[in-house]
Amino acid sequence: MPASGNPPGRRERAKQDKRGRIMNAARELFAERGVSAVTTQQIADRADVAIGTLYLYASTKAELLIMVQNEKFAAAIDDGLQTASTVVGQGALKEVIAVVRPVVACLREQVENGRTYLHELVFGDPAEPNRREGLTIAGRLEDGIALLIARCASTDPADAVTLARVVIAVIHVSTTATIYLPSSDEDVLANISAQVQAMLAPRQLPPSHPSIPLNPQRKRIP
Amino acid sequence: MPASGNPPGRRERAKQDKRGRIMNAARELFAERGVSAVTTQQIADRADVAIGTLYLYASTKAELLIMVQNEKFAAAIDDGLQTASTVVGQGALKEVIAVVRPVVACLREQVENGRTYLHELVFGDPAEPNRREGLTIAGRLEDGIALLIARCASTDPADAVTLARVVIAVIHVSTTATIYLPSSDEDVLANISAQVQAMLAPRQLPPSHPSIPLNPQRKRIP
DNA sequence: ACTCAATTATGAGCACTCTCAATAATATTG
DNA sequence: CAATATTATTGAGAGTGCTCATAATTGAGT
Repeated sequence: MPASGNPPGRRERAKQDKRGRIMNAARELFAERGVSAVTTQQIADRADVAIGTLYLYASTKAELLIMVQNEKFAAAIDDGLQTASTVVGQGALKEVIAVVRPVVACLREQVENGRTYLHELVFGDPAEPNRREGLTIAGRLEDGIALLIARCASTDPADAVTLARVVIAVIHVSTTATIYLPSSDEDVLANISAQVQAMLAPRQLPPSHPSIPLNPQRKRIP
Repeated sequence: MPASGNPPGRRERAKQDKRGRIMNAARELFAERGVSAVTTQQIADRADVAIGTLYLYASTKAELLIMVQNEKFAAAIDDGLQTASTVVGQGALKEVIAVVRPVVACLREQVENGRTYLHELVFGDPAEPNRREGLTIAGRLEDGIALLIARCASTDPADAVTLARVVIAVIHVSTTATIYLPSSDEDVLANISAQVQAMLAPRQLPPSHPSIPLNPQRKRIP
């Protein structure tokens, strides 16, 4: 006969335990070898459950990765937002980079996991609970950046929100594209920085009469 | 005995024929059902080659998709750049959208193929020849946009190049993210337009003394 | 015509992710 | 404490993408 009346019964406790073992196994193996070098069977083995059971707790291998990365991602963002509040008054660019630095570090710590995570987040079904949470976390970052931009750059507040979305897109591509794989974190940050700087740069109204002609044709691949 | 001495011998002709059959089979099946609903075996069957032969001509299913999509993508970009040259003098935003419209249409014609293509392009190995070509094509778009921006918006020419890169990132995310799947092409274009507008908006130098406090914390997922 | 090395094609088979009918464990009821 | 109903676990197996030892084809040299 179970002890307590309301709180977790034996069954529920066993389930939470299994969930924990699975998460731990996934976290460890992904960190050790990278998502693509780990099989779901290996995760099941380390968690000491059957493969079928694994898929009862996560409907997909990608979902396992998302669960694991969501934690780190959220921590990195909170870290960045904290740090940013310590560098107020140094211009929007500096502040944005302060937020973004830990995020880039997190996403590139185990590069394959980070980029696969981001991909799955935007590419997969946003209705799925873990992806939903991941997107919410990313939303926190976007909102934080919007605030920074609204405060420091002289923009329409509505534009600040839109610009934040642009910054997110830049981060996404800069941390995801294979071309930047060999770069250091600082190089990636510099790349992002250059793009943010360009989009926040002071600009007057454009002239009415452009004169330089456009040449759309380029020779084919060399 | 073969007829001509130098130009394609029987062997080379047979190879080109096979290559053509494989490309056609892939193009048709991908267009009909979308890349994920087509098996490599089905492509091999329609091309009337063995599965092993298929993998002699394309080292990966993704590579097949890239070959097929590169053609459409290049056409869409050339179309856009052409059209853009007919709307000169209406401001950078209008021109950029003119370039981007056919690109978005192309990428969303068969949505799954378009987004998978873009993903494979940036995520896969850039050294692989077909991806290289795809990236070169994308580079043409980026360069074209840079020119437009340099001509119409009052920016440092160096900034124009950087801003073009940002625009590419925006296009990438806007055509790739699942959230925008249900949107119409025009909605996606409007979304892109808003972001480009915000980043090209006139802006003065920021004030030195910001006053609004930053609140990084947000409540967890509702 | 015949030989033979080099090139190209083949498909059985491997590794992997994910499913689902069968089974076991737990809760509920008489 | 059965007997029954509910819920959780299991692992053989289906379906894929891709590989690689083997076989067929080709063309240059005699």
